[in-house]
Amino acid sequence: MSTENVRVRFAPSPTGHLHIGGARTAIYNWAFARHHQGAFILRIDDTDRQRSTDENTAAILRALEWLGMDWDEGPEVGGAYGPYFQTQRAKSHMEALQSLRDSGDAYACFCTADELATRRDPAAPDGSHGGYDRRCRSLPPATISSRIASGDQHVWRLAVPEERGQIEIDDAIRGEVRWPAEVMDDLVLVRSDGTPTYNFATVVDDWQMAISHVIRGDDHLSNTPRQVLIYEALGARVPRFAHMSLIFGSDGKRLSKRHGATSVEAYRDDGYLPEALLNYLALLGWSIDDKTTIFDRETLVRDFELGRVSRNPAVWDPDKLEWMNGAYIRGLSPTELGTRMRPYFAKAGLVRPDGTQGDDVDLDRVAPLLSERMKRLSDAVRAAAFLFGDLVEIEEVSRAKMAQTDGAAEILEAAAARLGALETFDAASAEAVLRSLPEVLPVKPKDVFQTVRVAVTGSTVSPPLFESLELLGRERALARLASARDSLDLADHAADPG
RNA sequence: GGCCCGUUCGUCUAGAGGCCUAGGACACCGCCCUCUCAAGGCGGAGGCACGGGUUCGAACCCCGUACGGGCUACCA
Repeated sequence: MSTENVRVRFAPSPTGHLHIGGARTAIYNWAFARHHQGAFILRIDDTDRQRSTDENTAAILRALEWLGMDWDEGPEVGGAYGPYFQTQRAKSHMEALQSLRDSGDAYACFCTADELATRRDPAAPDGSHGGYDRRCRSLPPATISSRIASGDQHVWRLAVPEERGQIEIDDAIRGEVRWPAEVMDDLVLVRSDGTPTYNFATVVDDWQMAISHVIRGDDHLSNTPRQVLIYEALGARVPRFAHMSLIFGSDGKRLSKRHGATSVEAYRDDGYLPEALLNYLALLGWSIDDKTTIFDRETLVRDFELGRVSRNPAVWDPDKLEWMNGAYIRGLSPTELGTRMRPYFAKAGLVRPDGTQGDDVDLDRVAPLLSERMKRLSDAVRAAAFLFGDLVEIEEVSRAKMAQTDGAAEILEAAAARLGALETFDAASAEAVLRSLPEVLPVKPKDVFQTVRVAVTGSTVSPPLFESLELLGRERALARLASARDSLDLADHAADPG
């Protein structure tokens, strides 16, 4: 495949936010362009005026940037082939229609939608494909011009060549695919309201933008022969196509909202790292070899090739994404992780968004305690919440376990006394103190750790205890031990109202 | 209905006729490590949709069947 003049595009419709399926299409296009030192073009296909919004466009651009995509031409960066909003290209669409009318490849059709429906209906179209019957194609020119002149509603259709035979493409992912041209309807190019249909607009735009490879979802494969016909009528060079399969939900249906989060933003908000999502998405339908799972952006660009894109649909696997995200989190330095966690703590009101100074807790110091137990950045907030505030609320089940532990009161008292007497209050000293308790009390080490853990963190599950104590500081640690000790008595009284 | 596309462990995939006793990853199970939870280490279970060919030899090639998906709009 020639590296010369590779120009690919991602053309989302701003009718919603960036979907993970769309994101994967964008990634493959981007990686292909970068691999071949070509151009990655972003075009906003906003022809659906009712549902397209500027907010959605902005959200899509932001999501793409977040994923690390950069585009050589498109909104915000411009380019020689603009405009990059499809609705602003109406003039060239109309010019293309005019040239098709001039060449006789497009003709006016006055059939109404109702007429078409009733004509199509008559039961099972045995053998025939039951499409448009091309009746307006043979209208006398005089009739056509007079009806147009009198304002009759009409669409413009492509006159599919009678003797076209097989329409064949060499798909970069699927190989050779062909369709008999006879089953192609004379598709509508321009609607009665004067706007171009999707198939017409994209072909005209891709042609004029000199797109060399059209890399898109499988759902467009069946549109391809129609588009090829349009390219041919236009006298345009047909680009190379590459159809990647769709992403499915676990039920084998196309991924949609009912399968859970489907927008890139939702994953960002849930605490996924962009590099993890990128990695996961890239691997969903493509692979480098038989064992590489984690790889960075540069590797993706270096190794990406369409020939290694799989032809069968992939099921979205949230578990694997979570695992991968965790793997990326573990690879972050404490400072980096601290920075990345900040927005989530800030959202919970625990820390300042800007992170300058004056936080109750230094996130860079929290990060190493959390990094191996996080799947998502947002997990950190719950796991580290106990570090904020003076006292901590103890979970009911954890309190019950603590209360049932033999010698719990003694453990809490002894721990408080000895931790209080410490020269320097750090993790190592705290560990030494707690480990020595079984030497002076008839208790098991495990009970010491768990009792203190519950008292200090509010739960039987927490980040490493000794480091947590250090982060908490002597004062708060002692206060919590005392509070837990008191709660034991209260529980006794409550349980024994006599 | 018609036209297309697809089918390797539960999931993502490696595999382009002998390297396959089908490899890796997630998930799952067990053991180890261990202050809880994780992380990590080691091990285990688990798959070529089915039926015919072609070939000395097929997960890989051909045909059929089944199943899934897409398109069949004046949606994109």
